Amino acid sequence: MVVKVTALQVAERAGVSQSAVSRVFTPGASVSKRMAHKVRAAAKALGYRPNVLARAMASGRSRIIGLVVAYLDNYFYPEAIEKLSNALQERGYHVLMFMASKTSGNIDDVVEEIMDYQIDGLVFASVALSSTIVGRCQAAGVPAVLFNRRQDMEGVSSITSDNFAGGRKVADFLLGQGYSRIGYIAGWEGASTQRDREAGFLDGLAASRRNLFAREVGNFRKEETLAAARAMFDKPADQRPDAVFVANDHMALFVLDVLRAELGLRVPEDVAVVGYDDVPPAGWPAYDLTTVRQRSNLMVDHTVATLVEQIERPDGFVPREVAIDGPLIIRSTTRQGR
Amino acid sequence: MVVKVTALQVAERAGVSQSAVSRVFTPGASVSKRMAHKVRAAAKALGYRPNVLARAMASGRSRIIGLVVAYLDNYFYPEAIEKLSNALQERGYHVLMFMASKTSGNIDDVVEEIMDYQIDGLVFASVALSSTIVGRCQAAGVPAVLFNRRQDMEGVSSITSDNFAGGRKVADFLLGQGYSRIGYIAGWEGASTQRDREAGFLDGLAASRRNLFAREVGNFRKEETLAAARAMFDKPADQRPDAVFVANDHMALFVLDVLRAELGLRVPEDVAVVGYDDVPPAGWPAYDLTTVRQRSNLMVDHTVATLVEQIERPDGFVPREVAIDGPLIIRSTTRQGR
DNA sequence: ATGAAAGCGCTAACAA
DNA sequence: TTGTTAGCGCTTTCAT
Repeated sequence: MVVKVTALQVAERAGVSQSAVSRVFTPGASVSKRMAHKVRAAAKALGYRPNVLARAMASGRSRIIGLVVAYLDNYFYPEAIEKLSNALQERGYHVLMFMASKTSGNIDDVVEEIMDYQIDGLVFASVALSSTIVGRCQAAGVPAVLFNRRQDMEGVSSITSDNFAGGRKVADFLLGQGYSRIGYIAGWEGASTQRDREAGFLDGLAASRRNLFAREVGNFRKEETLAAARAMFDKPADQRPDAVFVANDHMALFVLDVLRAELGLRVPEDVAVVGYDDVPPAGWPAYDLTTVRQRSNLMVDHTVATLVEQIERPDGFVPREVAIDGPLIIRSTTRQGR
Repeated sequence: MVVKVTALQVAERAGVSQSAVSRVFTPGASVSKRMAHKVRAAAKALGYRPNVLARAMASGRSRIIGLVVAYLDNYFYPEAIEKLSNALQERGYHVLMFMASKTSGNIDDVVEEIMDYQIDGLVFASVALSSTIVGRCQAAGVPAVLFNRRQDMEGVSSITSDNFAGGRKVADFLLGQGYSRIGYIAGWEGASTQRDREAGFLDGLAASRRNLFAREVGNFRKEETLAAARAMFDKPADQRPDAVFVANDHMALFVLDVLRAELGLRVPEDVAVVGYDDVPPAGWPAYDLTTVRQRSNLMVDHTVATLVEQIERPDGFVPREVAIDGPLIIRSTTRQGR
């Protein structure tokens, strides 16, 4: 293993103090042009690069953002994570990833582990938070933002799409197309996305004095979703919905599979299907699913902006709840016109 | 922000030295039961947790693994990353993620950035390496392993599926089913996966004295793959292949879309399609794609084992190239029996 | 604008 | 087994 080059060595070679070297590599520090030149030359010659960890220790800021994530099988997330990671990198932060899914099961433990890294901020994607965790973050002074989840709590920002509005759009659309026996397949009921989408949807139905014709729960999980679809649709024509809204695309695609491949129903002739997210496969011809788009670009932008702002100007920061409107993308799993 | 609890404070409360505290939190250090008890009690009372960064500084080992990744739109990766991250977490390591895709374009820069974090090891997933990088890793004494890529170079381990054998299986199978005009759609030719799969495939054809009937390049990218499929199949029946092997599922699914939705061909009656990876959507009824499975579980296990071994016992470590056999999963995009 | 000096919170010899 | 003493490589007052 080759010797690690330290600032001190650079300083010696350049004939300056070690603090000078530090300053040269600290954006916005006060150094003369000559000094900067000398130091950079020496650094280059030696192949010097500042040690991020040492810098973190001394300065108290690690430029590491913890990302807690689950559900990578929901294809909304890979894309979002990629964008998030890129956006953060551009701002000089890096992402320490924590899978919440199969690990210990206990998110609280995961969060403790993360904090051990003296992270500057925390993004929770697809994870519900206990108030304990939020408390811990606040106590530790770690800015946190919820991505694609909302939680009624002091002190945490959240960035979501406008799930209520989205759900409402779906109801209005289905009603407008003349569907009358309308079903809903729910996700995990602990998730705000699920709750808000359903609430908006029911609100839309209620506005037209309609009730849900059928409801099942898929819990965001494949097997349960298949079962839910069977329970709802393995019935005579007049006893099953003529349209169903599924809480997200991940589940809606499975529902489509059951309807077509297993039950031999035609979509949208026998039943219309609408999802939520607009994940890439929803746009593939084999599915071509009508859905509400989540604008992951905007969601990521807001997430990063919020987080960075809170990190860099903590005083007077007011947590925000951002809900981004997304369009209904009408494709062929619903009937067009009247 | 609440005061950070340090080992020193714990030490004072427990009436012991600070090193004692350190030892209690260092697995395998020599401490008496009484000492451990006292210290843990004090630590608990104070809510003490060791600062990972400080530990890294002092010990020279960060327990951070850098993960360089691209192509998250290939759904083989999200799953693999999730497993990798989990496996590493179980061993007390954590993953610092770097998107290679849209960033600077220059992997070398990314790697430098990563190294600034004093990572203990490096996993390159879906990324080709320059010899410069490998040199840097070795110079810095950072163990590295290639995941799902191979590179003929000293000093880097690589874990892949047995792509040559897999390609060969596909050829043997297609030939055995009686297909005669056989096409291939290539991925990015810089990728070893692409090269090995094609080589194995051609080897199989050659063994039966057959040549490729047609070849196009999709470069692992959607648009190019669509174009490749059109170029190969938008032709009279006798001028197009009756079977095509596509370098990975990600592309094969797009090929299927073109064949069916755009060109109105029947699969497998008009043309058979085989992919590689067995990503989840390949198993969805709407595609039901014949493909070669990559056993991501095994690949991850080997990756972690290799990396950890090299980190923890560097002397005498011999880099290895592991190629894991994967089965051909026969589904309905190829004709069965004879 | 630059240098000197004091840590950041921990681990790792070395003594005792 | 435990305590003492140096650092790890950097940032950051505080002087100059």
